[in-house]
Amino acid sequence: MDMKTAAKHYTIGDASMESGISAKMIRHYEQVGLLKEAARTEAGYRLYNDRDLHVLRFIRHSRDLGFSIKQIEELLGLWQDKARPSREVKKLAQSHLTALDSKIRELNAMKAELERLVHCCKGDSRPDCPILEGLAAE
Amino acid sequence: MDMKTAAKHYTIGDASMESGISAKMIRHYEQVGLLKEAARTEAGYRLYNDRDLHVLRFIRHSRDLGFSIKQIEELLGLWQDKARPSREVKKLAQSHLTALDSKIRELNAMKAELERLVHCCKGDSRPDCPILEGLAAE
DNA sequence: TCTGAAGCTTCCAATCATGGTAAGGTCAAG
DNA sequence: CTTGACCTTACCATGATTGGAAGCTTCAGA
Repeated sequence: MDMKTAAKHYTIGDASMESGISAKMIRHYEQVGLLKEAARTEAGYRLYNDRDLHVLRFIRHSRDLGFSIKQIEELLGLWQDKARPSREVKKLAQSHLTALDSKIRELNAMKAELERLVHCCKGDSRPDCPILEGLAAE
Repeated sequence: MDMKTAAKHYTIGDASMESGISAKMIRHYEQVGLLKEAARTEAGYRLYNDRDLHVLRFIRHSRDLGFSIKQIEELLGLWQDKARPSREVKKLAQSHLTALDSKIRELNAMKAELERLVHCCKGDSRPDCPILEGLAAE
């Protein structure tokens, strides 16, 4: 039986499974305003529908790409604004790309320097160690 | 006049300037036990000597290479243990290198995917945006 | 009906390095 | 002596995520 049109509902546990975001974090996102307040059963259980799951997956993907909560908030806003110019989205994405890039460069610089030191160190049982000497240098 | 043998002393501000670590962080490091308690003037001002500065610079360099506080603590211990086997230092450095590497890979994966999306997006005034579509995809 | 799993809230905690504020004491130079 | 620069302590905040605990309610299945 095809239930595509049925409005399924999910508890927070289901939503967590489906979205890959922990229940803890879903509640947290709601608290900090990233998510609108969830519907509730009479007993107070949060209820999610397919549309909410879609939003959760959007958040998950954004998070996986390293966007901050604030940026995800903006992205969600743009996503839900059917009239947004794609320029704005691209601008946001590019600025994050720039940030990713400088972080990568920073880490690569650390790596290169550390590799240099490591390659100089014999790593045996004797105490002289170019790594420590490098760290202690003026 | 050669003052090499004079025990110069520095306030925390001087030490900060010399080491490139903020006074704030120097106090913090002392509090969390990375640094031994500084000497004090009668008025309670922290006092540092050249040996202390040497330690501070060591910390600074370690930090610049991305070592965590805990790791720096270990490095300091090894540095001050004149009998350490360089093997131990190298092991520590290599494990950090591995961590740096997986972080870099993670960021590069984010970057690649985001770049892919960005390249697909025209970035004009129209609303259709492959970036948002990508984030919203199942 | 009983029981275990899962839900609810609230609070507190930690990571990591750093920044800021506030309210005070001290020091050096004008 | 006053002023400004510097020091002191203590506390709070960031960013994102996560963990736990306590204490309670609800749901589903046996």
